[in-house]
Amino acid sequence: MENEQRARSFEAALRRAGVRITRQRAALLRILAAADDHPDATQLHQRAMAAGAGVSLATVYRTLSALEAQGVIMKLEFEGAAARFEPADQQHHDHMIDVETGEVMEFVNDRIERLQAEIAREMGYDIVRHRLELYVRKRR
Amino acid sequence: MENEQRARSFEAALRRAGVRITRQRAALLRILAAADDHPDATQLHQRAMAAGAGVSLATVYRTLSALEAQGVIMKLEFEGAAARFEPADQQHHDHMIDVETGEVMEFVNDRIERLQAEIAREMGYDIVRHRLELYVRKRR
DNA sequence: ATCGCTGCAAATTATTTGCAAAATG
DNA sequence: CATTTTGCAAATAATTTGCAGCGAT
Repeated sequence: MENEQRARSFEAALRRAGVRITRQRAALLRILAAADDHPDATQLHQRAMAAGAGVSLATVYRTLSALEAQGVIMKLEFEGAAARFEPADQQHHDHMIDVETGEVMEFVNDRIERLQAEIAREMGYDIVRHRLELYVRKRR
Repeated sequence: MENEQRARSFEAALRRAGVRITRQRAALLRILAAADDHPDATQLHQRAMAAGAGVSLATVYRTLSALEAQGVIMKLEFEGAAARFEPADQQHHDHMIDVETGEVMEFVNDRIERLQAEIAREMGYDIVRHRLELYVRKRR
C-alpha cells in the first residue's frame, strides 16, 4: 500500500530535521498516513492503542505538535470541537463541515484564494495563512 | 452618545424575548455597545469592574451566552485565543487579524460570499454559516 | 554515552455548572 | 410572588508540562 510510502516520507522529513523516530512516533505517522477523516488527538490515541502501539495521550499531543512544527501535518480547529489533524502533503484546500453529521469535506477554489490575497493587499497586508470553513446542511 | 442608543436597542430585543435586564446585564450591554475592538470575556469583565459594576466572571459568560442566543452579539473564535465578541447589529463581514499586533479588522466582499454559496450548492449543500479569517502581516 | 523522548500525574486555560441567596418583572 | 439570575466554588474539557527513567542515534 502507498500509505506506507507516505509514512516513510513523513519519517524522512522528520529525520532530516533531526527529530527522533520513536516507536510511538512511527506508529502515529502510519495512522496519520492512512487517515482521511481528519481525526482528533483522542481518536489518534485510540487508533494507536487499537493497533497495539502503547502510547500515552500526552505523547500523542507532543508528537502532533512536533509534526505540525515540521510541517508534516496541519492542525484544524473547527467550531466547538477538539482540534483535528490532516497530513500536510496535499494541495491547499479549505473545509466544509456538515453541521448535521459532522462530516468534513475538502474543496479548492482559486478565485476565492485570489480574492483574499487581493483584499489583504488593498488594505496593505500580506496573508500569512487563512481559514475558510463552510458549515453546511445537505440540501433537500 | 449613540452608544446609549445602541445599548437600549439591545435591551429592547432582550425584553422582547423575555430575558430580564439585571444591573449586570445592563452594564455589559453598555460596554458591548461601546466596544469596537472585539473583547473577550475577561476583558469585558475587567471593563465592567472598572466601570464600577460588580459582576462575576461566571455571570459575564452566562450573559454572553444569553446574548448570543438572542442574536444580540456574535462569538468569534480566532486561532489560539479566548473567544471574542462583537455586537451583531451590523452588516455581515469577515475578519482579518494582524498576526504581529493581534489587531482585528473587518472587511466585506460580496464576490467571495457568492462564490462560497456557489461552491456549497454545487456539492449539494446550503450554507448555514461560514467563517473566513485572514491572518495577515503588514506589507513592508 | 548523550540528549531527546516517554509516561504519569499534576497543572493550565477557558468555560460551564450546582446550589442557595438575591433580584426582576 | 414566581422565576430568573447571580456569586462562589467546584467541575469540565482539551491540552500542556515537570520530572525521573528510557531509548534512539
